Amino acid sequence: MGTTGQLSAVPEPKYWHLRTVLLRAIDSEFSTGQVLPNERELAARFGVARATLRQALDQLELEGRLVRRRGIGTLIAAPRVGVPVSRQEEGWPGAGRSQAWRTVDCTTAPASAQLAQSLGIVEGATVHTVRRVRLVEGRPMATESLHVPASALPHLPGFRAESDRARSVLRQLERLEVDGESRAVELGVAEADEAVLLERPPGTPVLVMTTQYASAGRLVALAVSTYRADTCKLTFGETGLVEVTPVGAAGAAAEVRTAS
Amino acid sequence: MGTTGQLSAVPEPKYWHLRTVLLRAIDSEFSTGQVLPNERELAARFGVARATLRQALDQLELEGRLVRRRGIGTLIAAPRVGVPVSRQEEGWPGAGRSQAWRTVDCTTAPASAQLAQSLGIVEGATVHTVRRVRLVEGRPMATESLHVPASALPHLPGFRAESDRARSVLRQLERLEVDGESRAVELGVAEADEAVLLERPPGTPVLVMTTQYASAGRLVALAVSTYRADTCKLTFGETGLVEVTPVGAAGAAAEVRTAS
DNA sequence: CAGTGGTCTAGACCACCAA
DNA sequence: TGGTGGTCTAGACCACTGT
Repeated sequence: MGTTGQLSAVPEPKYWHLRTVLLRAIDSEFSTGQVLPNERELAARFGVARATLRQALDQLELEGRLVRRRGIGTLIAAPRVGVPVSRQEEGWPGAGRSQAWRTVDCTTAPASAQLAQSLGIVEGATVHTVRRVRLVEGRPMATESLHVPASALPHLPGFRAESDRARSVLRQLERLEVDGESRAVELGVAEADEAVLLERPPGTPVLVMTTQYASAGRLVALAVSTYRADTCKLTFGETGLVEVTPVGAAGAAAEVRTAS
Repeated sequence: MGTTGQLSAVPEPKYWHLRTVLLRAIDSEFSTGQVLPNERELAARFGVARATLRQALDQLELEGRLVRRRGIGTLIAAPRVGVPVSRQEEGWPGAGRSQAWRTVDCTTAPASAQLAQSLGIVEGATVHTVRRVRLVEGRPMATESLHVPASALPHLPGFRAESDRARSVLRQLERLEVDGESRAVELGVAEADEAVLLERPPGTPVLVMTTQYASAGRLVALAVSTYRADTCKLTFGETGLVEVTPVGAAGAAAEVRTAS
């Protein structure tokens, strides 16, 4: 049934069909944390090569339905965590109640051409950069680079201990009245540094959020955050309203079971 | 340099190294629309199996840097398009100036359990569903399912021609005063229907945006939109502010060239 | 038709983890 | 040490595009 008839229908790729079968099985017969049969066995059971099976698992992992751990197995993933992203809710990078930020380091350096353009300042102007990790339930969910032109923080106290720099910058930022935010969200992958901070291998898909903060008509900060796409759902709630649950998922299917 | 010393360092996977090399080449030596050498030749040039090369290309495609067309070749992708997503800017699904929506169909049916819960209504209650495609520069960029409980539109005129239904629903919606929006963005993949509307193969990564619209304290609509992750960058701008350009990209590298 | 990317196979070896 | 997922190979065939 559907839009494609039986004749002249292009055969659906095996891996896509597999993904659908596995997805139904996951929805109906497995629950969070359970481990699937290993790849070699699943491949044999479905009569395909391991590479083909893995292609199906890759899809499901991208969708956040599976988690694969080397040496352990393939597990059913927990539903994605809704992560609030708004200054009101999570506060200035560090000020919110959730308080789930951990500062990694803080540097002060001249702006590259790229960064200067993004901040609307001249190349080479001094910029403070605070690098941080956002923790949710103790696990790293996002990294963030917060770039602040030195000119936006005229009252920054002089040099202090390395670990104090970040605190000073953030404290000064909180005193500014932010009257405008401009956001963008797109798909990216974690490069070397980010991957380490997120405790994931390089190439892990992430949601990249770029936020410009304006105060008194001037750009005072640029935040570039990368959220783990497999486990995060970015929420821009103004009001809590009603719980949102995914529209979709259905049916049932046998075929996959721990035992044979 | 970094946290891992030279000793005991795990060798970087070939495909990841390849991706880095190719990325540098793309940034420095190619421009939008140019075609790369074909996969078999690139694989030979780098001394790897075609499958390994393809793994690197998969990454770059996920990052929106490459577009692969069967029968044609692998092309350098255009920078992602910034797509404004806010009721003020793009209007009620259909009312904005950009006016880039094309209605696919409109159905009126009892709500499934899932949908009912998301809308905060009882299962089986009547819901209008408008399915549409968002066009940017003439190309389909997103699909959307707009669910509206019939109870939210008391003044909907009676049955009309099929093609008029969607228009009526949208027109009635515009008359409501929306006093709250709650958004969520996460990663997903295009299933059969969506894939067709987006003119992409199934499994294509998409940014799924779920929006709840409230009026007078009640949920009046639920929009589920899927944006092509390869070509779209979702923007939630309040004010235009300054142009945002990606922070990153660099260097140069030879090795890849059309001729040998 | 020749050339391209897309799918699939069968097998090998490696890195990691738990017992 | 045995089992798991991660990487890589060499080759085959298919589906699509242009000429």
